[in-house]
Amino acid sequence: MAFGQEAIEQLSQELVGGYNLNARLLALLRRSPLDGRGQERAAAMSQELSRVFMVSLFMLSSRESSRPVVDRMASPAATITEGSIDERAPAKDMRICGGEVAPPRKGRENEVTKKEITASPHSDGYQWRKYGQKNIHKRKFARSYYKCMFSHDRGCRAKKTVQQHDSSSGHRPMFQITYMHEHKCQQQTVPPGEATRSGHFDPQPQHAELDDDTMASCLAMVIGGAAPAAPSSSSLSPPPVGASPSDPDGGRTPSPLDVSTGLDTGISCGLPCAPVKAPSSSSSSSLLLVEAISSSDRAVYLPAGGGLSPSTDAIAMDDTYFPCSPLFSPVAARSISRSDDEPMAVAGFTDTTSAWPHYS
DNA sequence: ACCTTTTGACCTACG
DNA sequence: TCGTAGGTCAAAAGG
Repeated sequence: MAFGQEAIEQLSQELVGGYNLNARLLALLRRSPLDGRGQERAAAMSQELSRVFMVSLFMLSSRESSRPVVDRMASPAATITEGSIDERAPAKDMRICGGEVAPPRKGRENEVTKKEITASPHSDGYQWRKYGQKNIHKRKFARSYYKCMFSHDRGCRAKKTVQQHDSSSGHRPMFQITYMHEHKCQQQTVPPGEATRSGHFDPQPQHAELDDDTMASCLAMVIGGAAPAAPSSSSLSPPPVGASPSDPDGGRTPSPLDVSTGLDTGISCGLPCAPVKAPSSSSSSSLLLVEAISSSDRAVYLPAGGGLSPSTDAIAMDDTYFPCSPLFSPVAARSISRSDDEPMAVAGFTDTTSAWPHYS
């Protein structure tokens, strides 16, 4: 694995952000009982945690070319964030979540400094002025051209282009941002999410960038090349056998990637998934890796909020949360034996026999 | 009146 | 050299 310094920094920022967010989530959850607004906040934080892990996995897997998981992926991570872009990269690497970016015609003498995929293209902390828009060959959405607000005043050559991803229609739109030239204007960055002078306003929190379907799709590819995300839960029927009528979520309809917010040892996974129990991570410092053994598709179950090292015990990670999604629907599970002698925690599934909803 | 965005025309790199 | 397509300019439009 050959991480560049910038990639390491970005990965660190993601993980630190997830760490802090998890601490806030735990604090929120301990402030029981949660009202409706509290539940919404907790759900949002939980989703954001999933995103943090997904992005981190992307970044890792993009560098772990030897890993089979990457072979099954369509190299999405190459465009999540690239600190140093190699323009010689073949076009087939320019994909994300099944979307395809046309091979770039070599541009003018612009020095590409960074590329990234984001749902909030205007929350990078700089102030930009739009100076053009262009329909690009074989692209559904026009490309927008921005230059630094201080390009005239301070001779800053920084530019960026924003291209909405063709595959993002129907989901929350995703944008490919290409930055050219470094800022030389010393402009003071504005907090992400704030309106800028140019009127840019990011309506979403900076990191709440991926909707559930997108995350499920991407996570599926990260984890095992699974099929694209299932349809939204609203179209599902019937509810799983294991669903508790006393669901603390008050019967809200969970998203396919809904995760548990249970605080006791039993993690009650929201609909449409059957409840999943996992041991408290406080009893074990190891990662919780479980795979289905009687499913036709072997899938690794990844803790959505767990897997932290013992050094993170300060935030009292009581439970390990599983992404609850059809992609992860367990039939039965066993622990994965590992070559090292670190003990594995084993998740026990409270309901391994009931039928899971069929997703086509 | 001022500022930003839009949009069509023009410029230019590339095959 | 020419056609194509991406990038930029600048007038017009809009807030």
